[in-house]
Amino acid sequence: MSVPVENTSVKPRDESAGVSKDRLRLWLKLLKATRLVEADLRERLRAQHATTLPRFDVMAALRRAPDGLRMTELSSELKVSNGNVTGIVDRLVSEGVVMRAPVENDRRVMIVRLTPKGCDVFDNLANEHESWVSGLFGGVSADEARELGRALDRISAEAAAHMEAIRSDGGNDK
Amino acid sequence: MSVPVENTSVKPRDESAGVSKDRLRLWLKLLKATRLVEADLRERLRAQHATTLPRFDVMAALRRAPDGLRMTELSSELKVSNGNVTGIVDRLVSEGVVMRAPVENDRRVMIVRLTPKGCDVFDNLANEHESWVSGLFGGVSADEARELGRALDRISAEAAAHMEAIRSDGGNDK
DNA sequence: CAAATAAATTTTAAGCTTGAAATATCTGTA
DNA sequence: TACAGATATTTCAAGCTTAAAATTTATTTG
Repeated sequence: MSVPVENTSVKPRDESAGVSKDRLRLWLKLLKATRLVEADLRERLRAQHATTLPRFDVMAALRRAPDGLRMTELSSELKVSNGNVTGIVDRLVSEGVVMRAPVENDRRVMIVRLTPKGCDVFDNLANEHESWVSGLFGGVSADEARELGRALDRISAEAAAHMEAIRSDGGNDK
Repeated sequence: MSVPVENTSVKPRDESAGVSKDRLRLWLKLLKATRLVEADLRERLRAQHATTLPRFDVMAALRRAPDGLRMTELSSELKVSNGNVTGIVDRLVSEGVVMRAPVENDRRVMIVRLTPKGCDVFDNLANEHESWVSGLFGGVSADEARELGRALDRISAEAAAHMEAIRSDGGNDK
């Protein structure tokens, strides 16, 4: 099952092989740039604000939701697992920036929202974060950014489609 | 210390504020695309080959080094911490795809290299990996790829320079 | 030579992440 | 009503990641 290697002449060789290497190189550049930027942002959050990127992401999602979000909404918004969000929210609650509240009529669900202190903390963070990013991306012109954005959207769509195919297919996919 | 918020008229407002938001949006797209592609690759490695991206990365670095690498060379090549590599190599050794060997004249250092089995395993993996990436990046033309690559290089350079500034500066940096 | 310093690696503690199992609660239906 | 299945969340085990401390071995220097 799951089609074995089938090494023989799947690729047209002379042309297609080089293209695939070029695409691999592009992916490695994309990964490198993203990791460097992420590492830089993470380091500034850590050293200057004693927080982390995952916590920032959770707070950002909650900031956009004045009425709070259910745990499940939060994890699907952030595209991470349920259990993951449980842990991060636990820590944010113990820091006093987030609160959990039960909801009427359904004792399974928890609504999570920023505390007033959490809003203040986040707004400060978000300002700094925006200016850090702006600094790091200063070398990219507006035109380039537009084109870059379009290419990235296409890549995201492709990856999302493939993962969706796997999900609904149980993995019997190319 | 570390200059307080200084909200008043640091940004020229009408022009610069929008630019900074645009750059933030570009960063979010970059992050989204990278995470989706990474998640897809990770899932295929997991489901089809019972391995992980970090292990693949370590094996890839070792494949390029026929004479093996020291632990420190490996961690600086991959830009991750020493302790991190220790753990991943431990697991690869227990899988039989990597071996550690002491070196003459300096009993502190360990040389790590792929076993023959490790080379076979990796070469298979690398072929598949390349074709997965090629599929995901199929929607990007060669021209686009070149331009994208240039922009990504600039972003990487900026982030690397900033991190280097922090490193040598102890953090007293913009 | 001995003591201090430096270098290579591992260990540790804490947090992030996942997939899978466990809990608790709700809903539809026989 | 009882109960089978669906939902919401948490718990768990395993692995990745980091920064900092600990260990071991080399090198420098007084």
